[in-house]
Amino acid sequence: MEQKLQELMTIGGLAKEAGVGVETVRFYQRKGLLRIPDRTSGFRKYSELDLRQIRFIKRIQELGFTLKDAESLLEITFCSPKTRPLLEKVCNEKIVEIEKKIADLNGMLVELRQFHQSCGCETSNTLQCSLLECFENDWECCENPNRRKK
Amino acid sequence: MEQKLQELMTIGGLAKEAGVGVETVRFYQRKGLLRIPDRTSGFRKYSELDLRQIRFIKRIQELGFTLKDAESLLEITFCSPKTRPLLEKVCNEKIVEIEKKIADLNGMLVELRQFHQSCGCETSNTLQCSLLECFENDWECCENPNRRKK
DNA sequence: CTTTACTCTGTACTTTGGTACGGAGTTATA
DNA sequence: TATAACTCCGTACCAAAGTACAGAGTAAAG
Repeated sequence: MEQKLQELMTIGGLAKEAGVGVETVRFYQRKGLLRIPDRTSGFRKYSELDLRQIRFIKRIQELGFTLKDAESLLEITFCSPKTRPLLEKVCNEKIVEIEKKIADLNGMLVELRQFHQSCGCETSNTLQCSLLECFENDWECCENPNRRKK
Repeated sequence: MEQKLQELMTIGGLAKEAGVGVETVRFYQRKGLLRIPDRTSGFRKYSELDLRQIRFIKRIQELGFTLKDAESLLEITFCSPKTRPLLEKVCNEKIVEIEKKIADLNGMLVELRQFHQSCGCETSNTLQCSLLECFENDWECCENPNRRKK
């Protein structure tokens, strides 16, 4: 009943709505990231669901994951009691992965901020040092002018 | 003086220490990510510094940045008063970029955890839902069995 | 002093995530 | 009913970040 009201898009409309190229949609289809669409006289017809799916994929990509990852996340489709173990596994793996990435980025952020404080701002008066060196010297390269030069 | 004591490595030694392939080292050199090394009778000779630089590049990559990013970070090499404005700019850009990435990942994490809670664990008794759907329904797809099905 | 292990250069190939193109058919607008 | 704008398919191409030769020279160990 709602199905009837839903107007279907051509590949061009879908691509435009999703902010991707037509070729990208076909590419995703080839890769199995989009279901094989119905056709009216040869032309692919897409629904809202396909649009949402592309947006989801794009979101996943923005977060630094691959299309393969997107695929595995999209596979989390039926969380029936039967599929729950697999679901839980994939979910947990992703969570751990993301947590690790965040922790790493936070570390990097601390380092960059410290570098910025000690070397990259107007108030510092160091002559020469490098991010690489500071990074390896607990950021003392600039504050301590007596450290050995290599 | 310390230079003399420092034993230099061949490309193979360097690659092994850094955990990359020999070809990768040459590739980095071509890309300008490693300085052009001295040679003894045609063979490249590398120092500790090159090793540290490769490790730094690998670290940057692990955090989801490109070789181009690594290059720009490595360019933060002389923070003299002269280069400080550029340095500050690059630094700030990286910081903002990393902060954004972390925020995005945190958002995704929240969503995944919620999904896990409501659908992916043993205690839930839902029949069918998808990460995609839950994601778009403020994670109410499972807790609220009365919501409309599409 | 030979043999094995390394290094050299240059080119070509790989994977991921798309883009672009050529030549055809279809559909919508003037 | 033309004509533009869209779609079809297959194939080829692109950038990034390597990886893998081939055919040559060098170094080091037995």
